Amino acid sequence: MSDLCDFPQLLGRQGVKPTVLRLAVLEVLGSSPRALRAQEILETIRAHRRVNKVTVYRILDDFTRRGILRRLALEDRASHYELACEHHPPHPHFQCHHCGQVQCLEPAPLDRMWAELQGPLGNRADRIDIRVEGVCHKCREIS
Amino acid sequence: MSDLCDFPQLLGRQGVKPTVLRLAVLEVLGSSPRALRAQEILETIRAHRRVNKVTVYRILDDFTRRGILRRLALEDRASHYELACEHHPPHPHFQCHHCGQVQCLEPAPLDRMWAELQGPLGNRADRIDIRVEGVCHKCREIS
DNA sequence: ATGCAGATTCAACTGAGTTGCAAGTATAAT
DNA sequence: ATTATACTTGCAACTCAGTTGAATCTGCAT
Ligand SMILES: [Mn+2]
Ligand SMILES: [Mn+2]
Ligand SMILES: [Zn+2]
Ligand SMILES: [Zn+2]
Repeated sequence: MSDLCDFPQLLGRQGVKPTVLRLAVLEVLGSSPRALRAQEILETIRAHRRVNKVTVYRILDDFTRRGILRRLALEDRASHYELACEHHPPHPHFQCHHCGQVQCLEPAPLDRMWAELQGPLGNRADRIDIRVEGVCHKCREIS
Repeated sequence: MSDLCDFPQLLGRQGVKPTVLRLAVLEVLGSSPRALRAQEILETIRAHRRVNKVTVYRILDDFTRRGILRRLALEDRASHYELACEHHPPHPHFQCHHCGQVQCLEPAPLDRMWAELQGPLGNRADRIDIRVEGVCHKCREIS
C-alpha cells in the first residue's frame, strides 16, 4: 500500500545489500494495496526480469525475520506478505471466504485489544493477529 | 478439552452416521486440552486401530464444514482442529514461537472486539480469529 | 588479475493435503 | 437369504507451497 519508504536506505539500516531482487520484492509489495502471496510476488517480478522462486522465498523469509515484512497466516495454505515499515503498522485483516480477497483493516483497535488479552498466564505476548472472515461487499452484491 | 458432549447424538443431529472413525476423531479432540494437527489426530487413533490418513482428512473437512469442528490457521503450515460444540465457544489462541505449543485463551473478550472491528466496509463478518504470538511461561523459564 | 563473501540458481526433496477410483460395509428391497 | 443401493474407507498417485544442499555467479577488495 503506497511506497512512502526509501527502500535502499531501509535495507542499508539493516546491513543488507540493496540488490535488484531485494528491491524488486519491496517495490512489488510497496505498490500493492493488499498483502500478496509469494507466488504473486514472483510473477510480478518475472514480468520484468528473470528470477528463481527459491531466491524470492529466501528474501521473503529473511525480510520477515528482520521485521521488514509481516507474514500473514490466513485460511489459504499460502502465506501472505506485506510491508512492516512505519507507514504500515500492524492491523487486522478481512478475508472473504467467497472470493478469497484479503483486505487490510484500520489499525486503531489493536492496542486496546492487546490489553484485554493478557489473560491468566505467565506468557509473553509479542504480536497479536486478528483475522475477520466473512463475505466482502462485492460478493454480497452478487449473491 | 474435556468431553462433555454426547458425540453419537451430536452426529445424529447432523444426519451423519456415528461410525467408529468419526467417533474416534471426536474423542481424540474431546480429550485434548489443546487444538491438534491432523497428523496428531491420525497418530492417536492409530494407537488403537488401523486408519488411512485420507479418511481422517475427509472427516476433519466434513466436520469443519458442518461446524462440528473449528479449523485454526496458525503460523505452522498444518491446520489445527478443535471441537466447536457449545462447551467450547470461539476463543483466542496463544502460540509460542519457541516451542510451537498452542494454548486456548479465555473466550470473554471476543464479542466486544467484534463490535470494534466493523470498520468502514459493507463487508459481512462471520467469524473473528485472534492469535497471540509470543513466548510461553515454560519457554521463558528455560531461556 | 585473483580471491573471497554474499547472492542467486538448479535440481531434488519434503510435508500437508487432495483426487479419482476401487473395495468394503451397512441398510433396504425383493 | 439375495440382491441392490448408498455410504464409508482405503489405496495410489498427485498437487501445491515451500525447503535443502550444493553449484555457480557477481560485486568488490586486495
Ligand atoms: Mn495488511
Ligand atoms: Mn482453542
Ligand atoms: Zn469476496
Ligand atoms: Zn513455549
